[in-house]
Amino acid sequence: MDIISVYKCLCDRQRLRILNLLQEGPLCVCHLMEILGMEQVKVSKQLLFMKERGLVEAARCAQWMIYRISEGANPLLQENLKCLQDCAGEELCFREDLKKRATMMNRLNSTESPVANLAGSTCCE
Amino acid sequence: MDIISVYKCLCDRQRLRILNLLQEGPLCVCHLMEILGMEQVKVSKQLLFMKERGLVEAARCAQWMIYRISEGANPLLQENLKCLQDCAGEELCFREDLKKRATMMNRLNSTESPVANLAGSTCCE
DNA sequence: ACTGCATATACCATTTTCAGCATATACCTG
DNA sequence: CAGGTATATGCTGAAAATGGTATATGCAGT
Repeated sequence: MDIISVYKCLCDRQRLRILNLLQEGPLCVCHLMEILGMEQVKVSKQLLFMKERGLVEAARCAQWMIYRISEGANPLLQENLKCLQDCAGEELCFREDLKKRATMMNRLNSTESPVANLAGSTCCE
Repeated sequence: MDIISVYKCLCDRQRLRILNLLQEGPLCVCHLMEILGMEQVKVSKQLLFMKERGLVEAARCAQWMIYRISEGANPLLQENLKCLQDCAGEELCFREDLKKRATMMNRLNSTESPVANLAGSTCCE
């Protein structure tokens, strides 16, 4: 995973939002869709783009595909994601996405949905 | 200058090499050409790309155009350039470019070429 | 005004990326 | 195996980026 590939992934708002969310922990495609308000095709394609370049990795869990930041991801990626909240400036979506994520997690945990386990990644490990 | 624009500039090797050099101080197009071994058109086009996005700014000095990292550049840019040497991994060109720059500067200073002043940006300010 | 140097721009072809739509695959449940 | 859910892939067209070549512009010296 070379630097250029990392930056190529970071230079699109959709991908940046996805990475921002995954940095907090693994998520399945449908949860990403819900939080981001994006269509399934778009999410899947962007994830593929990043998987091909080694930034994220996927694990199937029943019908779901759980995506996460790759184990051996270039530290450059982590560094950039870390300061995303501060560097985003006028772009509020990154902050809001994390809020939505938190809200969704609470909801899943309280309803004891089986998907909650996926989101918490206690599954398929 | 939004984050996406910064990353769009960082995601190309040629641009990254140019920024890496400019981070050490302003340079004119012909010096960039010499250090990078790139054709004039390519250098000019990449500089234009970055100027349009606010990462670099230019000042004419006689026949030369002196480029530098923009005053109000997003701190994100500086941060990424700072760790470029470490993060580049196998990509040795970034280190080597800086060496070439240093060598060129010495040469210019010793020959008392008028261009040395440009490189040191004591001109057109 | 003419020449040469430094740099920018225009034009064209190629490639990459991106969006939209349709369809396929994998898994689960009954 | 039939039907539903979750996700991936294929196809097409538009937009953006990239490379190559030629030409234009601005400045300095004669």
